[in-house]
Amino acid sequence: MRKPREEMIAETRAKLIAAGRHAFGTVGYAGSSMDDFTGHAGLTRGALYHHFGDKKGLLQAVIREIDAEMTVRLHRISSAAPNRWQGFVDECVAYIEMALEPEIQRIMFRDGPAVLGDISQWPTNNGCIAALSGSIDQLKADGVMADIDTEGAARLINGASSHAALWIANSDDPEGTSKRAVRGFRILLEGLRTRS
Amino acid sequence: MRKPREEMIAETRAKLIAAGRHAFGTVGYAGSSMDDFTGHAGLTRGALYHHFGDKKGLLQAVIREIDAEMTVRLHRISSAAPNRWQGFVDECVAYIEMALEPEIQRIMFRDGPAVLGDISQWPTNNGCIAALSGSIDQLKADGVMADIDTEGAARLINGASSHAALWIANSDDPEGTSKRAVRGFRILLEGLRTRS
DNA sequence: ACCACTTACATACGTGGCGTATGTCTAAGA
DNA sequence: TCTTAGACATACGCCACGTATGTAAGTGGT
Repeated sequence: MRKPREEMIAETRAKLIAAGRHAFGTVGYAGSSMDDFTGHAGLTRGALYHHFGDKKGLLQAVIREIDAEMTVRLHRISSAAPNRWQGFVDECVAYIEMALEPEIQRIMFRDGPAVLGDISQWPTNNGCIAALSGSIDQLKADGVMADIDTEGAARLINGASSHAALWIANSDDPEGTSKRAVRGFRILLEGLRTRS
Repeated sequence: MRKPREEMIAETRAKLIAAGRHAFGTVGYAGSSMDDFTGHAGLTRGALYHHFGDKKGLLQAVIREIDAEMTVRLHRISSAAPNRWQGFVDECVAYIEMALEPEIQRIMFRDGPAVLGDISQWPTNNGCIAALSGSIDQLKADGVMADIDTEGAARLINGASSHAALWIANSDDPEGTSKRAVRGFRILLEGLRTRS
């Protein structure tokens, strides 16, 4: 047992993040009682305040974790495609699909921005925007994409994707709406391709 | 004095909506104390609960009011343009600019969706989406816009616009960022035009 | 190996804000 | 004029957050 101490601490943090993530993702940030979900994790609010300062601090940590996961997933998908443009389109569609997951939708697109402000402006920049920007830069270098401001394009696409996801998720017919959204989205992206 | 009664009631409602709108727009929904802003309007929470049921109900009323105003503004702008396509582009840019106003941004794009869910899915449909859809339909009929799902396009554009606005608003250099965003946005829209 | 000090939590308390139940007063109808 | 319903105020309870305080365990210096 060289360092059981730090392990315990890390475990406590992880438990709090997991409990908060679950609570925020299901009943929402405002609907989550700190006593409840810390107790459910076998701890108290004391631990939470010690590690994260306040409720917002925990939300921030949860968001960081989810963002990191999303970035990895996006990167995997884009790099698995046969060519760059295809990878880019796949990445965008995957982003929409991720935004359909209730936990991501709630925490990353609803409560997160409402409580903490625009997340993508954080010092530790939003990984998803960065991933998108990287793809766009490569496409521009390849001459496949029109000359457009990289970060701007990334943000516009990001916005279109997340709203598309909200539209789908709240629709009466999610599957049908999903097809409509993705089809329109492909047309939108196609418009950014250099004309042959 | 034919109907002083109904006038008083309408006035009370208006006062509550105005007070709530101001509070929500400045300190946010969660940061607004009902006792505070009703008191500031010369009333109490009793009036609020009577007219709007709860805090959410007032937010809903506030959002309806703002949405109506935005719809009028958008319609004015699009109909003032020399041609349809121009009107459409103007409308979209105006939408971004409106989304830059702190009150609209906070209430319509942050707290509103967080507290009430996706507003645009409400029975009384979001006026801005409807306005955009109308413009797109006309452009398609004119053969100026590519064949794309109308509502889908409206929502994608809506999402891109609002995120662009957030990007600008939280930027260090709002003016420069605004130019970047609008330029990129024009390119995006141009991609939806039928190829000549 | 002992002691001072810090760290990692738990417990206890105060405060503020929401919702509801209840009260009161005024206007409208019979 | 009397009754009734609507418009609003007042009062109360509860829950949740944040903070202040307590405690036990670990760590570094001598």
